[in-house]
Amino acid sequence: MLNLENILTNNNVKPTAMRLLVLQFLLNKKSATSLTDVENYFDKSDRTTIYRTLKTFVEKGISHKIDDGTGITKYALCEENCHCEIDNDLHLHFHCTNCNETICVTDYKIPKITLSRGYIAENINLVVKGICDTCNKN
Amino acid sequence: MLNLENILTNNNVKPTAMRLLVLQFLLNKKSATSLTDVENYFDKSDRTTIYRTLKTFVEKGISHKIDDGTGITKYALCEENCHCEIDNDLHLHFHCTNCNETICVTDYKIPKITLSRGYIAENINLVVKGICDTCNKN
DNA sequence: AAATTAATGCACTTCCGTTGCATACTTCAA
DNA sequence: TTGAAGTATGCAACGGAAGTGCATTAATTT
Repeated sequence: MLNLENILTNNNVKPTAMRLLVLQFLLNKKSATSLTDVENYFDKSDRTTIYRTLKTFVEKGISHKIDDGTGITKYALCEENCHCEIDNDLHLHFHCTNCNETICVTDYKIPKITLSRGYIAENINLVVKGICDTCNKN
Repeated sequence: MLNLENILTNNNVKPTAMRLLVLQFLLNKKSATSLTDVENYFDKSDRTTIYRTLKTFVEKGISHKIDDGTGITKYALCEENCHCEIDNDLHLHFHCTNCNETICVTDYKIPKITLSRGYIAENINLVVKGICDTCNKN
């Protein structure tokens, strides 16, 4: 049983009320979530607390940070066996310019990139922008 | 002869003093440049003017915008035959986490990406972070 | 229960991108 | 050549987002 509390404790994060709520929210949302998204969802919430909650999640490997090129940092829960870095994970992200949602495309594997001699790649960020499934239908 | 003035007039941009200076600066810099970079370089400069200068350059196809994932918009001159979009161009960018410079890797071609049915890709942004050539030596 | 550590909430700062508006400079037509 | 229209510039200010400092509260340990 992988309940909310376990997810936190398994990653050495103490399951406080706020953290459980934020985790729940992230679980329900399929798309990547911004700090403001979370803040708006909870009426009586403090921006800083949520900010630090998300930061903790990223540091402890519960979620990862997404830079989708909108200038707003997004967060998404890691997959079961996610090996993402602290600051970025390695799958493709799709950002819909219509509904403004960003989703993780985990089944797409980023191809190996050969750089010029002397360059060391530590992290790859691949974002495709366009129109998503849902918006395309409407 | 492709002097500074020609670059501007060829792209329907009037060659004002400020624009020539900014263009010169961009030409000399090999790496991608932020608004603040330009601002700091010119002592007696107005942020807004430079901002609008860079914006004009992008709109007229003289330079392109780069989102290197640092959260700070960068600009780089387009290549001779650059077919970049207004908001992004399509080659790989390398961001060095040590010296904080971002460079265009124009010889790397972004591979075709096949998305799930219903998704339309309009733009692709590929950023590799790591240690650059120069920093690696030192 | 006291003391230490961790989490939270509030206020505030900083940074970047952006806009509004008034002034200066060009261009062009009468 | 003058005056009107358009363009560029400079100053001030706004707004959003990330991040910090500090005091308060809650949880843990001894």
